[in-house]
Amino acid sequence: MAETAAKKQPAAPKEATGPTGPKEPGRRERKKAATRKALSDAALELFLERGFDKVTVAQIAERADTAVTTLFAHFPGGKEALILGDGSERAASLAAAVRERGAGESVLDALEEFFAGRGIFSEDQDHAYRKQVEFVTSTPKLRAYARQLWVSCEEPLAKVMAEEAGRPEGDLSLRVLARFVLEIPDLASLEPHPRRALETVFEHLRRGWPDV
Amino acid sequence: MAETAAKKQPAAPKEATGPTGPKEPGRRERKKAATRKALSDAALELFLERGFDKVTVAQIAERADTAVTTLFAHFPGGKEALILGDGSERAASLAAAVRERGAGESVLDALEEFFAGRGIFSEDQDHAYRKQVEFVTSTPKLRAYARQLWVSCEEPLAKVMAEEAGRPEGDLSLRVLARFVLEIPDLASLEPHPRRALETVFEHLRRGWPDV
DNA sequence: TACGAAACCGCAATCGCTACAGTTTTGGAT
DNA sequence: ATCCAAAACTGTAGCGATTGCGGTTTCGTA
Repeated sequence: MAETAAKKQPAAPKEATGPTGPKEPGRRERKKAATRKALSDAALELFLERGFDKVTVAQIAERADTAVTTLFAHFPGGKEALILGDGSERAASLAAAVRERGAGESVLDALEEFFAGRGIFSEDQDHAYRKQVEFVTSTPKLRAYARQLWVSCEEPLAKVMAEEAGRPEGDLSLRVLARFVLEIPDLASLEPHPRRALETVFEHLRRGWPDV
Repeated sequence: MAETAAKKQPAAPKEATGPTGPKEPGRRERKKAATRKALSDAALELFLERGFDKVTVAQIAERADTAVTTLFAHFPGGKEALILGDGSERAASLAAAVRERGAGESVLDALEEFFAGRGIFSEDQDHAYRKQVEFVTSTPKLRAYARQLWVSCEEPLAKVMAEEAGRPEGDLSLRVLARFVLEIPDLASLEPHPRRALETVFEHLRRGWPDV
């Protein structure tokens, strides 16, 4: 489970690190991952069948053959988290994209590039995934949750940008920029051509923050 | 009850339009308004006493001496609507501020001015009101709801801006600008000096959208 | 004054979510 | 091989928001 990312492993099972490589989850972790997957799979199926609001957590747990309490143990974020996860890696990958950008590349260029390779913006993608994305954007509660996942990266993103731009950590102007950038996925998800929207927004942002 | 604003009055009671002026609500409307006020007053009191999450709708209805169902009849928006209303006039006043701006004034100037005179941004205000605003911004659920009220003005605002700027109604660039503008209250509510934040953001927006 | 609509009321039910207490499984220590 | 503590899972109970429903009261008006 790639949850909070920064939590101390409980004496990480030392399983005989044999020829299989240095990372073999061990039965316990494997089973846990299996139930987790069973839950989110069941959720996705049911949601696509009947629509988000027409499915109860009880039904999801039912189909996944688990108790409702188990569902919430795995997804404290509730129904929407079953599909969208908890976004625990977003902030990190976002920060990485900025920090490890190509030499001479601006921070905004790096961010545009980062988004361009993701979800709605990426051109090619397999059918099932596209359908899922479309489902999310057409379900208000899910869109709202997805947006929140992005916006919760505001602080981290603002911080990296401040570092990279050599400005004080709490810099207001950069916090605003971070927010605007993170608003893009939600903003663009409504557009018929998200990719174009992405480009348009970044054009304006570059003009507005010429030195970032 | 200044609700949806654009709803046909049910054969508006024709009460003897005497010397009292052309608009006397009539007993029924008066009572309705009274219960509504009783409800939101009760809610505000209880919220400030115990905190938003520590108050149940039952308790609010109780203190207002109404049934719970009545509460929901008046505030379909739920608990948060008890304090923040349903924002039914926001879009209109926003549009008006843009449309009726001073001659030679830019759309963005008008918007900055509009916000400058409101809630968090306005310097002077009576104590109780300030306390309420602070309460809202410090309660996540209320902040989220308040933000949503602003963002739901996106379409209308984008539309007026398009008209004023002589651009096609669906103009992407302006829709983005509308969103960013409407994000400001939420963004600034976190800042120690919201007014400064307001100015800073508009500086960037003017640079980013030079011809608006 | 009588009628119909509007506002209110109380009740039952659904649904998301949490708390609890008990059971099973697993990994590692002895 | 054996044992123990933590982790994962389970069912039950319960809280609180929200909705639907049928019935009652209160108004405004014809």
